[in-house]
Amino acid sequence: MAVDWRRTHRCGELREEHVGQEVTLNGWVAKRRNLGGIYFIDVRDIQGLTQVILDGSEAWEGAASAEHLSPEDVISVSGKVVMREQPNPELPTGKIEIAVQRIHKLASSELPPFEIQRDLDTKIDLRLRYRFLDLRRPDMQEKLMHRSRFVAAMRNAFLKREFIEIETPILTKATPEGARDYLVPSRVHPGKFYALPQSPQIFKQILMVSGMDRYFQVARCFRDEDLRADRQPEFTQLDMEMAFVEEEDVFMVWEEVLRDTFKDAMGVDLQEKFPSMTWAEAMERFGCDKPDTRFGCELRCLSDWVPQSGFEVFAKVLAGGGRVMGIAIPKGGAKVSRGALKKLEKFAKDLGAGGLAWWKPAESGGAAGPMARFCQEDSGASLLSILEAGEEDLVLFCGGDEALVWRVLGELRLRLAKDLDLIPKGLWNFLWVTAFPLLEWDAEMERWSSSHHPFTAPDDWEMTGDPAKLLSRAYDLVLNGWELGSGSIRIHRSDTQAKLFKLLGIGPEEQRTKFGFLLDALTYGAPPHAGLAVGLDRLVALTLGMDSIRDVVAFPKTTTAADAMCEAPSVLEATLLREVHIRCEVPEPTTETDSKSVS
RNA sequence: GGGGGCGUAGCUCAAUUGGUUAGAGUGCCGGCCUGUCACGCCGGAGGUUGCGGGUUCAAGUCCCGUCGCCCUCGCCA
Repeated sequence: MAVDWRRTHRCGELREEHVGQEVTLNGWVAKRRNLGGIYFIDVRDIQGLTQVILDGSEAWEGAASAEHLSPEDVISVSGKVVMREQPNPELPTGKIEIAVQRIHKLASSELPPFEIQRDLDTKIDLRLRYRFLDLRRPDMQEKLMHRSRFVAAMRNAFLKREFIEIETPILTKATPEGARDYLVPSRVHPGKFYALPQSPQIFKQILMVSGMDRYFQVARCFRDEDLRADRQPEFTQLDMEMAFVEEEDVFMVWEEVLRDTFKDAMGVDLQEKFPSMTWAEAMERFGCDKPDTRFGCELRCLSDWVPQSGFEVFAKVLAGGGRVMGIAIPKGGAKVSRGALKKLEKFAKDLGAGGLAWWKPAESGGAAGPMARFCQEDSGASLLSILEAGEEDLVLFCGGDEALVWRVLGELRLRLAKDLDLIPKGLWNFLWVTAFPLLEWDAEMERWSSSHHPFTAPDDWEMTGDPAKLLSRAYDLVLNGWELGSGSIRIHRSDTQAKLFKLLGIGPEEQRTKFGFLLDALTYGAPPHAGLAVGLDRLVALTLGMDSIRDVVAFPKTTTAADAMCEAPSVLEATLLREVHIRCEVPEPTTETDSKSVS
């Protein structure tokens, strides 16, 4: 008869109060320590680690096999819980150990390509190829458990507020605007294609028209664009939409949901109300539409100061319709060396700036910087007062086209904050950014396009005046300088939608083929509605203090959008392609070379 | 599509700027050790320097190409 190897407890569970009990643990061999006459094994599962001891005084049944245990073998150990002679305060289970009576090997392991037990630095390519081992590491297991708890808390928060969780199609229709679609050929309809959704946008609006009132979904989204540390080709959104609401209703729900979620999943108390600012204010103060408000160094307009300084170059910029702005870096005078300023200048030039003008008020002569002679006496004093800066600070100037000035100073602000460690830890600075421009000029296509999406309600429903000046009722949720999510009040009247399509240069024919069903739906009584989608991977990564979302996704793709473990994408047999009516034209026939099987 | 970085032992890295037999730590294997928990001590195995070509008396090092990974600009409504 086979032995009963099944566990009575998990590896992080046993404490003093279990002493004397006969237990069985299942897990992986994390570590062995052989002291000759005494032999220790650490057994690990997702929950924790327990020390097992073979000391010769016990029955040594199974001990022979114990000596042949390798790291990462899967074992079942049975024995009695005893107090340790020397407790280990580092371990939750550190006061006890298992005096072994029987060890059973359930599966043996090859030597892993990297250590599982210790979270040593390992190159990401290797970790991704052996993701099944990487995910066995306690650090990764903790991250995925955190994500699970976080999502569960969020789901609860929505359900509690009478939101309905509804799934929308993964095989759907290609969208004309926005990111590149991932395409799926149809077998039944030769020459036709499905697209994977970039977001459930249209479906959730349809659900509002259907009267579902409050929808949410943990939705997988797909965008065939190049990757970044915070961007995967498939990612998850917490998507939601509400009927009969305006901006503040959406804001309130999200503030409540996030407060509940942070409390439940992390024990963190968030502020009652998130601050908000318009897009124009964000650009003017931070040079950026997703400002990191954890520190100051805000941009200040220097139009009033320029005449006083007598600096011709800036005066000409102003005369030409440009802007001159500055930022002050606290204590930057001493902290930022000449060498560092050279690098900052290159940084600024790479962003399109002509150069980088700077001034160190506390210094004199050449060390004070190229702007020093325009900052003497009253001029310098008033400059410092405009910037609310002190003598010890470093002042950086930028003049030129408004968008350029915002960009250059905004980026310099972020870079210096990082370099000089100006960002306080432990802050959760949520922020609403509102009133984005409705349209932006697409220079390549020579037409206007939506800066959010074409169903975003304009602030002015009549849409009169200069298209460039039209504002939208779109909003972003920003956390510590990361764009977490965006949403808008939607257009719920077909006449408004028609006006907007006209502005966008989308004719009736095009409207019908591309958005027909939504436009149809709008004619049957759509409630005013609005929503927001939050990038869940980013949010979870931020709550773990990580810059990359790769470690909160179980099976992420590489920067070339490949899966290193299962080796997707892959070449397909011709018969499979024929079935879906596909013929490939590849520039250089790619051959599958030395493919390593890890299955 | 563009720019930058990296690729050397299973892993993490070093190798005098072109010069002898490519090293260290760790892991692994073997031996010793009865209270370890980053166990300790002794010994051992382990290398197509990503791949291909070139320059040179001589290439891990320089050049060209290629593959992979990472960061980034464009792109991501």
